[in-house]
Parts: sequence; structure tokens; C-alpha cells
Amino acid sequence: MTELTGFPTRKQLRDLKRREIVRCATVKFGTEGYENVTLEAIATELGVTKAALYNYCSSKNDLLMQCYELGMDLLVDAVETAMAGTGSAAERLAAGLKAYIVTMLRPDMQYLWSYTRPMVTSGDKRSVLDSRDKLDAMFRNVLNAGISDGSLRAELDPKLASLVILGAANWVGIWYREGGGQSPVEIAADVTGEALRGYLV
Amino acid sequence: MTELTGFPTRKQLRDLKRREIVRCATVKFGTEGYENVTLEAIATELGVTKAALYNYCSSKNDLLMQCYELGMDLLVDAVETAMAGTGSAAERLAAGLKAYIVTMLRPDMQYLWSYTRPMVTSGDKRSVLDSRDKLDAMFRNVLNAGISDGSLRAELDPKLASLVILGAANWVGIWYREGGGQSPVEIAADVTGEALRGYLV
DNA sequence: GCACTTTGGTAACCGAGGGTCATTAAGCTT
DNA sequence: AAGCTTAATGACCCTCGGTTACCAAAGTGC
Repeated sequence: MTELTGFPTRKQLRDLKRREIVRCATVKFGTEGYENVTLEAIATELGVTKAALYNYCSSKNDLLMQCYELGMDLLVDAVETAMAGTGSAAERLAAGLKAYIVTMLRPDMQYLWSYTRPMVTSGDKRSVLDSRDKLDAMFRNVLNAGISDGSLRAELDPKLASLVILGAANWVGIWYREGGGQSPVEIAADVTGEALRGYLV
Repeated sequence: MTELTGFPTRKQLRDLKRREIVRCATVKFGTEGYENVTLEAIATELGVTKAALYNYCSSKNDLLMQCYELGMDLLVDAVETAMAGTGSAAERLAAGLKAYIVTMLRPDMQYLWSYTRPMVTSGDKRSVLDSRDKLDAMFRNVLNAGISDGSLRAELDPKLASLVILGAANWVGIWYREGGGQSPVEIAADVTGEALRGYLV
């Protein structure tokens, strides 16, 4: 989010608009569901016509990809920050997982995540898949580090373990709905504890 | 799959056709994705017109629900059978989970499962949600049984544990793609072992 | 055997919505 | 001022989910 000062250049203005479109679409896709949101609706909300949107995306699906990309970036950032601490690998793993879940449960991410992610197929934008791989790699790395520093069980298989752990975490994004008594932070703590139970020494 | 002998009655014929439509739709939704399948395509493949389908379903989404229902029934049956053994609860849990994963990875279930499930919202057909609850209950029950018979750790929380375990299992349906070297049975065994690691005594 | 309803299908159509394109208005540049 | 680029518009097309009027064949009562 680079802020502008003075006269924005053409490029800056363009990027600003693009981001505004993506932000608007993210909220609408997230709360109403991809299929129920028309490009007309997005355009109207932004005070332009549908055709104008096509200056910033090549198709509705491409717009969805841009939304997803934004979400993935948030997620990567959150996990990266949480894992940057100086504790044991096990502690960093727990912190990263907790951050992952909490971020995923943000109101504007939640539905986007659970409802939309499945429509991102392997044929899609490379950058999206890159973020996905990056997240996976971050968790595998910290799992490996845990074996090295002795804070996680030595016999675990990082690849399998990351699948199980991320599976459990991603599942939260699917069943969690607001107003269920527990806050995202509480849920994240519970699920993190449960998912890592078999790996802590 | 009740087979017919002799002259089928009107009702039988009708139900036969309905099932054939659902079967066809399941395969197509599963392999091509819900959005990419037109009712025309399904109708053509069955040698009828689009309008004829509306004698057997009330909307495209309703057809999807019927597909999903079929899949859920298969899943419930598979798990029920696998869990019916006489071993310890831990053994039955492992068998059930393995059956769950293997069934989920059947070619005609796979995409339907990962791609389509998210579109089944809480406002949908009761029977679909019932199957979902039923599966969940089956796993929670066997977890409870495991605490009782001592084959699982006493301190586990069945609700949380079933979320984590099913989350890990469902995640497989999302990342698994055919031709990845490992067979569904092998994957099911690996993931089952990994997901239950923290719960076995 | 003949009217008469019921069932299951068809062809034609409708409207919503994604996507396109010629055109125009508003800056830059020289 | 002239010419070029950019961004937006409005009218349009096409696909596809869904509806409706109509028809043919199978069952049913007389």
C-alpha cells in the first residue's frame, strides 16, 4: 500500500484504480459468493460501467485470480512475520500456524478462501500457485528446522506432516462461521494445539 | 442399485432415468467442473433435450445436490462398512478413515468432492447436510469409544480431534491428482497414519 | 374401440450476464 | 494547435439457465 503524495502519475493512478477494483471485488465475492456477484454490480458500486473493468482485468475469472492473489499475499506476510521470531522451531511453527488460521478467518478472507480457492485450478496464473508453494515450503522448512533443533519429533516426514497440518488448518476456513461463540484467535489456538499434538517432543 | 426384471413399472422407469441423469451429471461435473458443464451437454449426452431434464430436477443446482447426495451416500456406506469390524476403536477409526479417503479419491468422486462441496451451503437440501452430520458423528463416536476402550489417548477432545482428522483427510481430496506415483490406497494409508499419530496410545 | 386424462418429451422462446467493439472525451507531447 | 495515447462509455452479441405452449404415447373408464 504505497501512499501517494502530490500529483499521482498516470501509472500510479492506474494501479490505484486496479487495487480499488480488486478490493471491492474481494469483499463482494467474499460475502456474496463468486457466482452471485455480477460485474455490473461491482462496476456500479465503483461508479463506472462494466466495460471499464475490462481495462484492468481480462475476465471475471481473472479478477477472481487477482483477489485470490491479494489474499495469498496477506497470508504469506502474516505467516512470515509470525515465524520470524527467535524461539525454537516448534514455537515458530505454532506461531505461524496460528497466524495462518487467524488471517484466513478474517471476514473478508473467509468466504473468499473457502468458496473461491477450489476454482483456482492448476492452469491458473503462475503467481497464485507460487504463493501456494511458498506457504507450503515455509511450513516444511520450519518442520525440518524442528527436527534439527530437537523441538519436534525426529521421525516425522515434513512433506506428509505439512499436508496434514495445513489440511486441518484449511478445513477451519471451511466450517468456521462468525458468531459461533469462539473468536478466531481462540479457534486458532485450539486447532493449532490439536494439529501439532503428534509432532511436539 | 435395485435391478429390474420383467416389465418395469412407470415408477421404476422414472427412477431409473433419474439415476442415469445423476450419474451422468456426476461424471461431468466431477471431471469438467460445475460451471463448465451446460445442461445442454448433459442432455445431449443422454440423447434428450435440456427441457426434459427439468422433469427430474428443479434446477441445475438441484441436480448438483442430487450428485452430492449420491456421493455422500457412497461415503457414508464405505465408512460404515469399514468401521463395522470388531477390533479396537483405534483400529476401526483407522479403517474408517482409510475407507473415507479411498472413496473420496475415486475418479468420479474426486473433483465433485473438492470442487463442488463448497457450493453446498447451509441453506441447501436437508438430506445433504444430514449425511455430513452423520459422517461427523460416526467419527466422533469412534473417538469416544477409543477413549473408553483405552485404545486412544484419554485426554483428546472428540470434537476438535474429528475436525482436525477430517480436515486432513478432506484436504487430500483437494491436492490429490491422478498419476502422482502413489495410488489412492497408499496415500490413504500414509495420511491415516499421519493424521492419527497424535491420538494413538 | 373410443374419448380423456396423465406422463414425458420437444421446440421455441426469454432474460440475465459475460464479453466485445466502435466511438468519444480527456489528458500528454511537441 | 495538431496529433497521439488512455480510459471510459453505450450499444451490441452470445451463451446458458429456465419457462411455456404444444404434442405423442401410454394408461384408464365406458
